[in-house]
Amino acid sequence: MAKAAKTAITPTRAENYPEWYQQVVRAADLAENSPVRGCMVIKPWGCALWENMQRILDDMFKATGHKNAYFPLLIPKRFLEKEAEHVEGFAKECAVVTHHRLEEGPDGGLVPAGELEEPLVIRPTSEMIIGDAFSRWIESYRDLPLLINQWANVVRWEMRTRLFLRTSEFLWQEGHTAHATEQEAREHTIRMLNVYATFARDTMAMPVITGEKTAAERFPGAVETFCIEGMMQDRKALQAGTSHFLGQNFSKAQDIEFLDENGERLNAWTTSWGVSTRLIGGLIMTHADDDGLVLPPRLAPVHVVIMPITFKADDPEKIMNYCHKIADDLRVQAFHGRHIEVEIDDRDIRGGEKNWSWVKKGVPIRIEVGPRDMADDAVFMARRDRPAKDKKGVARTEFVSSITSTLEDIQQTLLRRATEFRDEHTHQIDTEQDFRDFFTAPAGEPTPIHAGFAMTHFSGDSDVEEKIKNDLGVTVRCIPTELGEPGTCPFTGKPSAGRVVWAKSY
RNA sequence: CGGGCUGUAGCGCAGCUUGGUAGCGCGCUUGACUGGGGGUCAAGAGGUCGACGGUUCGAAUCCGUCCAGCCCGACCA
Repeated sequence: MAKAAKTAITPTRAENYPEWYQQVVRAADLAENSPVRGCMVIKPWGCALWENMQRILDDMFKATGHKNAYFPLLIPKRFLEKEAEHVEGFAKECAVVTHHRLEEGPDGGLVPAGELEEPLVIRPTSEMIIGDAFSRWIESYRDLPLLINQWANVVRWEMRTRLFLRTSEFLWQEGHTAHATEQEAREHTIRMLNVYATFARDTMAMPVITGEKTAAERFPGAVETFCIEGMMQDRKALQAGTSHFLGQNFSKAQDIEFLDENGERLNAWTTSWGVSTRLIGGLIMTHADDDGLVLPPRLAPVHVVIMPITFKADDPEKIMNYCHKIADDLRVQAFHGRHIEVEIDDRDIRGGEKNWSWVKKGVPIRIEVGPRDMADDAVFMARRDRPAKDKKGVARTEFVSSITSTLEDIQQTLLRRATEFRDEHTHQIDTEQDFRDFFTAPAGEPTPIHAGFAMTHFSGDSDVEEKIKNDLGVTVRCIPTELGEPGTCPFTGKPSAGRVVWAKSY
């Protein structure tokens, strides 16, 4: 048996996808599990990624007229009780604070004491606490629209957790807006959905489908929920962001009222929308390979890592100076609103180990600079979108002057690959039998690599959706914004306005 | 909350059936050799064997109780 090429990550994606994912998170040093089940420690490299996402998204929110604010972590229990569907949706996964003090117990340990008169809920989302503020901030139509965003952590007591994809505590942003008219609120919901889709595609190089959720998948309390859905490399769908049109449900529950031009008292129309650290999970499962993380340049904390090869040099200092010169020439250049981030890795560890550590972290460009390169006024370059051993010598001046176009080329390559992969595994399906065959794995497949996206007509019957979910574990991921041609639902024979996306999902 | 399993060094595990107070791999420290590649060799640091109780001259090992965690189901950004 031929020996397979050694990969930096074991197992490979094909061998065991879920385990591969965990190993990439570990190898890239993104995060680790915490002492509390379901929570995670986000390590510097993972945090830097999130910071880049935050910065770019925050600019996009500001550009669409939003201001940041911060609302409290703790919410009075009675706030959550105001909106019936909302309560029902979140009650099962709320962490509740009931005491405000610890006292020494009989066995020497600490026991909670000082029971609170009213329990406090750790926010699973902030509609209720922000709605409470909105009801006080909004008096007249002149106060509208009110466009607020907050960066925060939230807690949802999850049964099954995976780093970044589903953790009990996660970081996110939640936008909350109030509008005078239904139409304006609806438009805003879609506007923010499109901001997410643009961010996913242009910054993360992650192609997504925008669409609306079916009733079964809707946010508790929303009138309509929209989402962006991406395809991961195991062909499962990942909901990467949501935008909700809340109608007047929350404004009625919380008295968010204003006086219009005619002096009439009306309820505002509200929206909310969010993306979370789950995006990092999506990034990994879209681009990472069997050698670890692969970062799109626009998000990479470091664009170029320079590894000086000084062991054999007659004059190590000369090589270091040469490296610093290259770094300086790169840093003065800009790439999508940031100067080029360069790291010179002069750690005293073995060359191979050093090189592989940057491969696993997904840095877009690695260069090695030794005596031979310096003599040629060149660098030895490797790109993370190509195999780890695919390296070549490049003249220094050419390398420096083409750096932004090289980074852009990597960015585009990643997007193109991900888009091709998704399209290759998206199929139009017209009969129920074909649909069932599509989602039934061939016997003996070592790990569940799922069929992909099935586009079928659908009449929208929720009992059909329910049955398919039970039979196949497949759900409607969304009703795409681009509906296409009307047709006939293969499950009911009824007419359908357009095709919907079915897939297994995270 | 139902069903299965596991707690021994930072991580991953062996030892338990047939009691005699701990071992392996990785990692870590130091040194040597090496040097466009995650290498080789040597020396070293690190554990009240999940907790409590019982049996015993003696318990990681046998018995009991408890605690914690993991996996599979229902729920989910």
